[in-house]
Amino acid sequence: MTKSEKTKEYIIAKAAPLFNKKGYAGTSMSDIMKATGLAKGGLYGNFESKDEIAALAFEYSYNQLKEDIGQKVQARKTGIEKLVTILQYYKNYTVSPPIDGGCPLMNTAVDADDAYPFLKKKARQALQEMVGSLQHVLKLGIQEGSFRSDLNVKKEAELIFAQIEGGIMMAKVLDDVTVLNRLIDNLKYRIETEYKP
Amino acid sequence: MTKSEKTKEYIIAKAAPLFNKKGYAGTSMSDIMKATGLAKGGLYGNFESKDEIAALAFEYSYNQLKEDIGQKVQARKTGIEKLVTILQYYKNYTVSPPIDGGCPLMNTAVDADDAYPFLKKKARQALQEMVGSLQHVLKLGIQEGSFRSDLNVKKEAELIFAQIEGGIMMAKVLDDVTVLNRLIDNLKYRIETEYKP
DNA sequence: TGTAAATTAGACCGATCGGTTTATTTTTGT
DNA sequence: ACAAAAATAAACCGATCGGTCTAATTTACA
Repeated sequence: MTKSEKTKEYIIAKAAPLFNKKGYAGTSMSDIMKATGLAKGGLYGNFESKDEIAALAFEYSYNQLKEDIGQKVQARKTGIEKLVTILQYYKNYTVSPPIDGGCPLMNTAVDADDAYPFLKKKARQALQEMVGSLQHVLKLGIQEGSFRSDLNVKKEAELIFAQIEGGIMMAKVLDDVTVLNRLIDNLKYRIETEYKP
Repeated sequence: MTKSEKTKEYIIAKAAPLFNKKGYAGTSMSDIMKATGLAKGGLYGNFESKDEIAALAFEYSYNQLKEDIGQKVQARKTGIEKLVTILQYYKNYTVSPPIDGGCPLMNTAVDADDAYPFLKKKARQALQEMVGSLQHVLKLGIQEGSFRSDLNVKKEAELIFAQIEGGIMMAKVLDDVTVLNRLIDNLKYRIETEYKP
């Protein structure tokens, strides 16, 4: 790994929580200079624009989240265990998120939606992937006989994701993670009851 | 209504969708000048700062939403009808929201959370009021015998709100309102089945 | 209708924005 | 160790930021 590759990684790692907390417009290049300790040349020598840094920062944040969850999920074998693990992951999420500032998916979706198409596209891809993973786990659960076979997989995956993201938003603005935890417990309960064949 | 009062209202009405679409940092005073046709003096003669305009713009957007829903809800008599009316209101929300840019509550919650405490406080109050209204309607439904009396009112209100907001976010970033509509139909179904005594 | 008060336009302010350039330093491969 | 290449600091750019100020205009009330 060459020097510049390491520096690139370092810059993105420092920039990611900034964008996640303050959004695209709210994060300035001098904010990134301060956070990295680099001068302007150090940033523009490694990246060609603020847009590029923002896009890579989002990917970095999303990958952190994905790897965090993926690691825990892969350790479980059954679909139902994997699903509960995903839900469990979001317990107390707002207290200690992988990247400061909450869920990069929701933050970027809201921040970029009406103003930065290149970021919106990235958020959309990430969201589709997340919901897709949920669908996959649900299908696994059906195959192994943990879940009803007539479960509307797509609908349930969307429902779980919406509830988690809505819960994160509420927990953050209320400064009260119990709201989110209650929602997650409710989802777990539904899985243990209504999903069962 | 004096001239300046009308002008103030006019400025806020024009500024509200800007802040709702582009956020606090993404909306500049010259954006507001452009949208209102007023020069700088016209803005600063009526308001003392960008912060004040942003705060009033949020209140304006939230009140629009509240009055929109309130009007429809008041026309219904029973708790269950009122609740279904609220859900129905959010059908196709992202296609034609009362204020351009989606739900001002979520937008402000996400935009302001880590950066603008004065806006976060406003978003929090609004969110508490919205969930409170849902709780009130649920209690009404219990009193009239439409809903089970052992319904956890607070939890259900939070769940409904989280699901709607999560759905709005997903629908916006996917440019596909059917996601939101499916979530709302699911909530309606739950009300018609699991809420019943 | 006259006039005092309220409102507005627009020049202006220093600071900061994203981005460029150049000269210097650091890294790299031999 | 050395030369070529890569990476960085820092001055600099025009544009724009939020906000102020003054002079001119418009409004409101007597």
